[in-house]
Amino acid sequence: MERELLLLGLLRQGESYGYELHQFIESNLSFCTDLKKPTAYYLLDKMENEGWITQEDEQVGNRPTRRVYRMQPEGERAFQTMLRQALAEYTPATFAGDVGIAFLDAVDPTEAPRLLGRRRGQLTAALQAAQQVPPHAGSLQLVVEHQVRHLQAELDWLDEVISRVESHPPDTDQPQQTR
Amino acid sequence: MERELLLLGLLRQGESYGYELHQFIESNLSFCTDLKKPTAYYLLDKMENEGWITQEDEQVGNRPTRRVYRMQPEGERAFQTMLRQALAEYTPATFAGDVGIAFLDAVDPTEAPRLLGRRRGQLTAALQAAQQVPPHAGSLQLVVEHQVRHLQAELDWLDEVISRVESHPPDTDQPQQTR
DNA sequence: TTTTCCATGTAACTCGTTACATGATTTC
DNA sequence: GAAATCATGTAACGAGTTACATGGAAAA
Repeated sequence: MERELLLLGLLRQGESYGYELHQFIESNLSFCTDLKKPTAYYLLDKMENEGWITQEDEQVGNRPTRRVYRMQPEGERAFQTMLRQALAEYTPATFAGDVGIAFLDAVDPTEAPRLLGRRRGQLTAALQAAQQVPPHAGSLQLVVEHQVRHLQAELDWLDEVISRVESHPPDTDQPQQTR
Repeated sequence: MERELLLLGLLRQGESYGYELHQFIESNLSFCTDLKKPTAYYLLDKMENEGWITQEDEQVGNRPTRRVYRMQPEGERAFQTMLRQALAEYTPATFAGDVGIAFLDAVDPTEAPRLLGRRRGQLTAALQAAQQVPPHAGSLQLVVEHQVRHLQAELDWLDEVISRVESHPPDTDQPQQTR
């Protein structure tokens, strides 16, 4: 549902076509959704069938034909409904990476910092990337700021974990019966 | 892959069966993975076929038969490999809820705080729940702390968004052409 | 001249979920 | 007596991804 909301929200501020929409999402909104090209095309087609948007083929120069979509009143209504639902609902983020952390004490305490160091590198790269995103108009900027904040918090926490592992070597790794 | 890692990590600290594993995950680790029962059974069966774990049926009293799984050397090796990979890799969290935020200026500034207020309620509930999780052994505790930290950061940010919307009414909502 | 970009699409597939089925047993 | 718990599983489905195909134009 977020994906449809996203496409509608973008189409709302101006007609566009699959390729362009996908490009924009990939380069500007990669953190909140990653929507592959086939998915974009599929959803646009579906929303056209539902009467939310209309399509019209457009040829510019001798570039490939673009299938340009335009918002319809039905689509605006759907957008407003979905938007309200999305805003009022808290969707918890899931941290797949935490599964590894949960078993951190299963690796040698001399090896753990090296592994986490690599993770840290990727995290700082993500943070820098987010910090260098050019300012966006209106509430899109909020999303960028959210991301920066989040990544900073992640980095703080990871550093704490690393220093804890380095200083206070976790207890031995004798898997013990729990039942 | 995280799911297999998780199951192996749990089995590593003591034999168990599908139902129990699922229970434990659902009540203790719901934030980092949500693994449904059929998925758990499926993965356990699969890992048994791969020789990572062995199964044995066990009857306690006249309760339904339990299919108890035990770690094998092959499984321990797989666990160690996957664990290192998981620790060294940063998997960015995706914020589905941000899609709504991105189009926040499309709703009436008098309505927005009410919608976000509902979201805030769910967020504080999640935070309280996380804060009340009883302390876990070893590095599992790190995951709980991570979650608490994250939720606090989320709450801070959301409050900022709300107060910003309340004070500084966002610009009018005239969808404008971008092309 | 080879690669990348533009632009759309299809078909197969994977992973995971939902919904359902079973059946005894304990709790309300 | 009804409902929830324990315990396992199957079958169908769905959303989204991967991999592939096309074909001209621009850039390297």
